[in-house]
Amino acid sequence: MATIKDIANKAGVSRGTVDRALNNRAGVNPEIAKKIKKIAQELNYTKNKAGSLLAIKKKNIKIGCLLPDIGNHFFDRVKIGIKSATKEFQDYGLSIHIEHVQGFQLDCHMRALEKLEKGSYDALLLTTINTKVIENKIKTFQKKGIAVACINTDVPNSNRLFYVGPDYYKSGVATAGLIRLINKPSNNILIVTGSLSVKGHNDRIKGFIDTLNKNKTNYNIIDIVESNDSEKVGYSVVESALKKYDSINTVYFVAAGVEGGCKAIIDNTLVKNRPKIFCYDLVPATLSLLEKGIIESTVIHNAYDQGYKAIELMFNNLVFNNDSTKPKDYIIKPEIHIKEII
Amino acid sequence: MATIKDIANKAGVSRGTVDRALNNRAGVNPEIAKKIKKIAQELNYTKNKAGSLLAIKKKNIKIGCLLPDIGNHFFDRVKIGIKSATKEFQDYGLSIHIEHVQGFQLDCHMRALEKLEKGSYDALLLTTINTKVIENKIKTFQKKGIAVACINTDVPNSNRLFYVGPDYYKSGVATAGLIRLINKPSNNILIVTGSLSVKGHNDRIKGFIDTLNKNKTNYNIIDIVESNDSEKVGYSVVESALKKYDSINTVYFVAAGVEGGCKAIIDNTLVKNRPKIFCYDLVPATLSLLEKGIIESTVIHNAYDQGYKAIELMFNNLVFNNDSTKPKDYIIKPEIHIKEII
DNA sequence: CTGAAAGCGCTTACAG
DNA sequence: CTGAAAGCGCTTACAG
Repeated sequence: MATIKDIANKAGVSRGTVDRALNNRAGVNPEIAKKIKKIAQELNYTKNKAGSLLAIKKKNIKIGCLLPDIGNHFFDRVKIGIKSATKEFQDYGLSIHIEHVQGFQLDCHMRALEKLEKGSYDALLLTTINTKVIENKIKTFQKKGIAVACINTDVPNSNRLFYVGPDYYKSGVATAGLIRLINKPSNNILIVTGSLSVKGHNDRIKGFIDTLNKNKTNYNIIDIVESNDSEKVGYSVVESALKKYDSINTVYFVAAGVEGGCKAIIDNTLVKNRPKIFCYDLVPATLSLLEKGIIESTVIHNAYDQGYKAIELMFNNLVFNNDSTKPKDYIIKPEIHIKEII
Repeated sequence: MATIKDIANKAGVSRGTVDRALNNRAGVNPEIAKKIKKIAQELNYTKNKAGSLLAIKKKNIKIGCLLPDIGNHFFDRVKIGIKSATKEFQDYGLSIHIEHVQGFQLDCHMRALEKLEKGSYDALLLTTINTKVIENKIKTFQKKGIAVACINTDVPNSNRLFYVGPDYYKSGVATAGLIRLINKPSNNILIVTGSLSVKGHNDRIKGFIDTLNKNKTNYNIIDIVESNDSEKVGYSVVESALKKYDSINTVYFVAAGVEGGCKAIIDNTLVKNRPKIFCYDLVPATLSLLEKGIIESTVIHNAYDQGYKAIELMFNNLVFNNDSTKPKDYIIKPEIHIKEII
């Protein structure tokens, strides 16, 4: 394994200059930089991680996060993943800070981002809104040299470094697969989405319906209603739907509002006529409904991994990535959970 | 964060002595060692990973593996996991070697172990037989200071350092959960195990039946037959069973021989009467059967992770573990796969 | 634009 | 049994 020293010797320059050239730092004679890079390639040089890690310690890398975790238990495990990655990397000088917000209101997210802007972070990890205003904010950060990545919800046109989270289309595919597997003679489906204007929710529905069609599953979409990710609204829209259509035998929760929606089902149907219920994720409330057999199955996108991987990828990017290639997105695979496998 | 230097200063000794004391290396005055350990505790000292990693490089840690991978595609992904962890850690001086064997014959495993014994490895990772002879061999290794861990198949009484692999009982539970989920009015089940004398296979069957009972699933075990993990035997035992009992509507493959067994089902049943088929793992042959809808669902224990995690845990143990606490076993969670989620 | 030097924290061969 | 010193490979503040 070639080291910086080998390259310095061969090029007849100091190790400092090699470091500057290979990491594209400012102030190296372009001719010499070129020569150094050529030699590095010839020697098949790759930066040694152990060396980088020890040297980087002095920099005390700081990563800032924005999470809409207030009142949303989904983020509990995301935070555990973030914390545990931070612990893993603290010996290398990493520390983190989380800005907590509630929901997906633009002004509130902007305020949090401005707070983060003042914090002199090396990088930011955001779960935020896919809007023009936010897009531009992210672009501003990156121009300043602050790397930005998205967790759980992407802002694809922001030129963020990478995304860690579900492929929403595929999670819809997974639920349709479950319905095929269970193989009821007919599926009269009530879809309870969060909002018809959230792309992730619509992607799920599209993946779901495309797959039902592809599989030639026998189904009818009885209605699509919106919960606004609220338990209360979830209750009332499900209750109305059940009263309006008595053919419903399957309820597909695309987003939040599951606990409320399930309560409406319990209150308005007999046990023997209860529709099969499918949803996503696993928070304490849905876990208990799964264990009781109310919810048939839930499709999960490991929340711990979303937090852990985001920190890991960003840290590695900060420490090891000398050229400016973007890390690949890390798509969390959908996992089918049933009460026997939590 | 306290460093070795801080402790050395406080104790009035050199850093070398601190290192020797904290890592329980030979030749330190016990009184002084005690004092050093006390100070370390007071300062809340933990070994810095970056420092260890760079220093350890010179040692060129070597890990040896024994895998019964010849002719067994399950291990393809285990090996990819091993390779990728090795690549991850090569900057820290790690290299590995794999001894390949076919099947689970004692003499052949013993020969491989003796070969590994001569190789001067710092640690061994084994997928081997749970037998007294092997147990003793593992004990011998550990007495010599070679750490041993088990992958995929445990040798629990060998005092091995840790185990990475499935909990076989739980994988039986998972399949029974799937059968509950699909909710057929009656399940007349043919169990095709690998061997009635392999503990892992029996554990699966136990988890399966316990869970069918717990769930009050309506079922009959029509017969239990052995495939000897062979496609050919799988074919013939399934064919005989189908000819003997025409009530079979569910076939549960506990181990290998799935491809042969499925062929027998295809050859001996009409499409509309075909039993639901459940199995474990995903090798090219079963993948294709899953995609075609012949196999209903398979329960997987991420093979890549089994390889990756085994290397990672062992490497970390070798580098960071100063006291002699055993790392925890790493149990791979069962994952339900259907054709929509591969 | 470049070099010499110190430093990140741990480990170990060597000398005593 | 212990210390002084060199070393793992990369980074950076400083001097020029």
